[in-house]
Amino acid sequence: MLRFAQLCEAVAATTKKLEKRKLVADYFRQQPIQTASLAAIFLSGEVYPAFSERTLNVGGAIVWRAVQQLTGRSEEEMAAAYRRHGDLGAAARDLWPADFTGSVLTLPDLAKLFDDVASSRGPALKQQKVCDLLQQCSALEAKYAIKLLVGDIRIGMRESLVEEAIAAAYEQSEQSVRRANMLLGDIGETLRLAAEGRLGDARMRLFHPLGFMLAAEVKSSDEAVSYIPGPHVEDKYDGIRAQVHCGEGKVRIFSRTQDEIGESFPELIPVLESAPEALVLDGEILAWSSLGDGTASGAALPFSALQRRLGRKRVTEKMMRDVPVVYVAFDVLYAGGELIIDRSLAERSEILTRVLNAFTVHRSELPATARGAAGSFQPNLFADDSAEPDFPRVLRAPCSRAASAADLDALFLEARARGNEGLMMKNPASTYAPGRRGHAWLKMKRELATLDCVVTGVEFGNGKRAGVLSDYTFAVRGPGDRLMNVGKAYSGLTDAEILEMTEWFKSHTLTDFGHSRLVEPKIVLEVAFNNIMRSDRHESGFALRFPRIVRLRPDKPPEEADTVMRVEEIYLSQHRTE
DNA sequence: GTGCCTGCCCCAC
DNA sequence: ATCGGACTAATTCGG
DNA sequence: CCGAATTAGTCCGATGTGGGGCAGGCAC
Repeated sequence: MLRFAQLCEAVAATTKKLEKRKLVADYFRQQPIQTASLAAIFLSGEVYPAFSERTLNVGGAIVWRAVQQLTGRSEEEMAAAYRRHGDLGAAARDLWPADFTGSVLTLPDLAKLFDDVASSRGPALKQQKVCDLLQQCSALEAKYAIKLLVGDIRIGMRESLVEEAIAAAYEQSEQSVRRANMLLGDIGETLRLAAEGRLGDARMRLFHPLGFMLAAEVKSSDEAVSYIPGPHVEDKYDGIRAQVHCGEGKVRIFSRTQDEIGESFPELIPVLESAPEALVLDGEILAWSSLGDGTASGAALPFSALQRRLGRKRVTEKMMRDVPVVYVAFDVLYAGGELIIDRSLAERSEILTRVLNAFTVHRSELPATARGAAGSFQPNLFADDSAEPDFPRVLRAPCSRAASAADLDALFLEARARGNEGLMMKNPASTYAPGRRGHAWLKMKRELATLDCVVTGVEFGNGKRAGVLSDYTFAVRGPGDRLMNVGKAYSGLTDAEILEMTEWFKSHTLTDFGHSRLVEPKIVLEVAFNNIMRSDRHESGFALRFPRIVRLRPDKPPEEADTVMRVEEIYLSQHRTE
């Protein structure tokens, strides 16, 4: 493990990708395959391969206490070390007892110890297992063991660069490595095949998730057309991206992190089970407010409704009634017994329409007790109690072709009128590139008004933002011009601006809590966001979804900041259309 | 023992 | 989700 | 036409809000 930690140090020391790739490739070649294979996973910043649903259930808090227990340091010493580095692993290295000399663990040993942590139940036991692990580490080894435990390795290398390093190490094409990893969902196994020159053996396995193709954002229809002249267009839904594998009477639904989420959406299962053949579909799970006419007509509910269905282990009938869900499919990756990601979107789109029409079950009946029951469900769900409460559960995402930017603008407005987020625009000639973000798929979302807010509190950042005040809590004016917080934001400023702000806040601090500070309410920020929600997180009673700083407003005095009233107006206006 | 709250983790966007 | 920063490959520019 | 300068394509790291599950503590 010492060699691995040294490698990580070297990789972290350079920002050059080619240099990182070479360092790692050389390391892979020097190590036994078993070790190189584990290193490939660890260098990606993961403890388990992507396809695995195993989690450690250990985070900063538990590791912090374990480090404290092992080193016997005070809270103050720990906090000081953490503040120096913004990283618990780096901090622990400073504090590590000299008699922990380590250097006996191999990577397979380390993997075994991670398993012990993963399989123990409860924070107390996990903390003990973390101690057992760290005890066997030298200071440098502990640094990287901790980084892996808390899930932030911060060496400027993730799975994508590890793929490149594997290709370089074993003289395989980058493309074949990426493809094998995509099919296997296991970078360690991919390395093994690459080393043995058997990348071509990797096969798509039904009921094992593939990566999701992602979209680049565009700001305007003109920009969209510059990438794709005649795009295939769909609404952009505010739901949960989901990959469905079905066939052989089985169904698995996978989330973007390749976890199985079918359990949370039992009403979709019988419909998907009726697929005419083995399929892999890509689509979105939506909370759906039906008109109650037995058809799919209706509208998507806001994401917050869907969120209540998410991650549930036990789904009650009431939940299914209160927040009905549908699966809207927009792509097909496997059909006719083969992977079809290399066919064009135009072709896949036709296949999708055909296979969805061949489903034999379209609606899953809710149990009779749920039907028409006088419950506390939201009044707009069904027209009346006698209405058929079920409707088609698996839909084909409506799509069209745009010929111009003007077409797109019209479609965008229609999508917004339907309560959807905006548009997805896809190149009809493009293949499906799992796990990649490119300009073959574009997304365009609504622009919402921005707010001018006053910074009231600041915090030190983590990692590379250690030592700078990079995290800002901001407020709007409430009754009597009293400032009321509405949110926090960290992104949008350049490093230079953050540095400048850090200096200013340091000399205009009202209260210093160490990690955070209350500051003089003088700095005005223009803040953008995608949504406003009611929330008790902040004093104003509202919170922002995806807040980001558009720019500093040195020209604007805090007395002219926006008000809670305006926040409420925006909140209400977005509700009228959703 | 039951019910409720809190801290923590994970994961959806 | 969001954003800025960094690297590299691809493309355009200047002489 | 060639090397330099600029742009485009991608990757990486830091971090926002909401909600469910689970362990553990506390009141009764």
